[in-house]
Amino acid sequence: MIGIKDVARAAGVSQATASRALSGRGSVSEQTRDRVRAAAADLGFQVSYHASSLATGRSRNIGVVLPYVNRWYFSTVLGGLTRQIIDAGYDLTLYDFRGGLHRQSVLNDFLLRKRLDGVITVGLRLDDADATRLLSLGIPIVSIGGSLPGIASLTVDERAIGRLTADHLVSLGHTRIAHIGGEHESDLYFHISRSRREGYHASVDAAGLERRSAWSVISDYTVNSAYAVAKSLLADPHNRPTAVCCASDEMAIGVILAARDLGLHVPEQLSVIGVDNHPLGAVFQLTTIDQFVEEQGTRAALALLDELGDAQEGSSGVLPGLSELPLEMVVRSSTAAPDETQNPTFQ
Amino acid sequence: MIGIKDVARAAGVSQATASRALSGRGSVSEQTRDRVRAAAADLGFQVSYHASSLATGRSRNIGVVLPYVNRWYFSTVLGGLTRQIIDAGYDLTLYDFRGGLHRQSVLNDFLLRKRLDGVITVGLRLDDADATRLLSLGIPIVSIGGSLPGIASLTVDERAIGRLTADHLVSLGHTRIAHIGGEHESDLYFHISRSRREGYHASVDAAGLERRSAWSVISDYTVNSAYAVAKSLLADPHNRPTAVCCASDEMAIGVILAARDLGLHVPEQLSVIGVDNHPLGAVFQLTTIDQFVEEQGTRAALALLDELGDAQEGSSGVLPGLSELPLEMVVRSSTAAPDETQNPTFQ
DNA sequence: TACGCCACCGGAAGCGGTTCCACATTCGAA
DNA sequence: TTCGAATGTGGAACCGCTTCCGGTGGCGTA
Repeated sequence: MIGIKDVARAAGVSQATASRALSGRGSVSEQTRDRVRAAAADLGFQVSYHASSLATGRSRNIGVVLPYVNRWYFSTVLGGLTRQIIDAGYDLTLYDFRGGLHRQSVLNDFLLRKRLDGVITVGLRLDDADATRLLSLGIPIVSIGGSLPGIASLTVDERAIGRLTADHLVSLGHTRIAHIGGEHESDLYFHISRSRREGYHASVDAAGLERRSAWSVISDYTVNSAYAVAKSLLADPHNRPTAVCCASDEMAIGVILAARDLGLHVPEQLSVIGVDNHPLGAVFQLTTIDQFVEEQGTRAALALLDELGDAQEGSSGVLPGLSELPLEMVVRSSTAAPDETQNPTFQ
Repeated sequence: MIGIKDVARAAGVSQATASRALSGRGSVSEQTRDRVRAAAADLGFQVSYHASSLATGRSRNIGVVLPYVNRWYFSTVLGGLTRQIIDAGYDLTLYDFRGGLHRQSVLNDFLLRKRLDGVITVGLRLDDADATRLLSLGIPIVSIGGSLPGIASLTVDERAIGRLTADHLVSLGHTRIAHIGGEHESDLYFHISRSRREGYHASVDAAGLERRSAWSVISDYTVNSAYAVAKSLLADPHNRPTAVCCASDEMAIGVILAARDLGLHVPEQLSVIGVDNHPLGAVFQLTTIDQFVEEQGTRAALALLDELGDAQEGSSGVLPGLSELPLEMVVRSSTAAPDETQNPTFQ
């Protein structure tokens, strides 16, 4: 394996100069630099990152911690992260703790190995002990979807999301609006489920509409789970809602499928709205709120890189855009004004 | 930052002994070991992996290279990989080259940094130059879904998949069977698309059925794309197939949705079969072939760990199970015998 | 009793870079 | 012309850990 001392010898300079020439730090004359570079290219030299990291204390490596790589939201965020991180010349180390299974092990053993320059957590609820431990690493941390004391967080206004979805249905004239959201106490998504539901409550209350507890149901964020839940929510023709607010597009798709299988027409008999702007939404003509999931990843990565002093040009500043993510309503045809002729009398 | 020499001092031993006690290599008396361990725990000592890696040459780090983290197949494989890799105490470094964009950069710059103990590639077509470069790293490589000279590969029998899907439709009595597959020349999935289509051809030919070129269509592997393609494939009532063989479940779902939107009943008027056993398949009652995607990841990881000498108990042996992945037909109700009364005369 | 073996341990040499410091040149300003 | 600063370079310390090598002391055996 060829090392920097081979390059130095080949270029006829000292190892120190070779290092300076290649890293760009310190001053080296133009021609020496060229000579060293040529020699390095010639020999196919690649720095040993272990050695380099040991000497500099920096590893050009960013850790990403999340619960489920194989779920749409997380893999999409991850897609946004990888692009920026790779572009900046960093490596990305992935810690998937699979819904809590390896949570402690990741937090205790892996993250503390001091091989990271920064950490990005996605959808992770940390208790105080975990947070202190993370902070004790002494490296910058950015958290997506969770506000933690002392940790830079990038959050969307979950309450606004809940309100916007319900507002849309209210403004169309619906008076029987159900909500399908996540489990409040779940380790994942933690406050997200609660906040979105609260937003829905706020909207419905503001409109002076009745809130039936039977219309406030819980599901996990998958199509399959929402499908099952919707089947019973929509079962009784005389007590069903005319519109359903879902906490995610996947849930909304589950509802649409359930409605179809029950013979209900969307949107004539049932309006459905989701959240995410999931790619599948288009084919279901799903009205939704785009929360720019991939861009959440992009922004978090840029914020972290910025703090590491490796930001892309133009993005300097203090944690640009953190905690202020955009939302955008995408109106398609899964929502419409309620058509009372199509619905049996409400009881 | 506290280092091993602090631990050594606290335990009253030399640095060498402290290292041996903590790593388990070399012989140390029981009580010394305990004393060192206590001291280490006491001080909250964590080895520096940079230093450790530099000294040993091993980094406990596995690289995973794939084209799109945010697509179902890849994120699911990745899910299988992470579990095994984390369990074995390794870190996982993710290189997502986003469909080719960063391909060369990943191959040239990142992978060569000598910080990996092994590499797993997923769905990656390498040319000879790339393969040699990868092999020149001198570390074990396992490839999922691509057979490369000199690289241990884990492949499914794509041709068999194509044949099985078509055989199922043939055995139900269908005579007008279409196929929706991927682009042959695409960089991704490379031979997969071709082989699956060949399997379909073989099956249809063996049954002595007509093969219309209009029924052999190309789409990418997403719901949306297949939806669009199916819309035109199924448009003409007098020339449409009674069954569609799809190269993936997502494609199949696109076809089912298109059929519904065209007012066609599945399976009465159209049988649809896919490949993958995608979780969404259940809700569409989709008949499919399970190719155990997550397990592909699991197996690849185990094979690599095995080669690294860190296999889990019971999985020793030479690359266990490589190149012999299981397939399993999952029959649901998106396929049925053709009901000629439901279809207009074939022209 | 003497010897060899072995378990245990410490000193010190790496692993492969980076960077502090010292030194020699060159150059501009006083 | 002289002096200080800036620039370019090499020697060597150092990053933190592992492991080779050699030196103890205890034990079993001849």
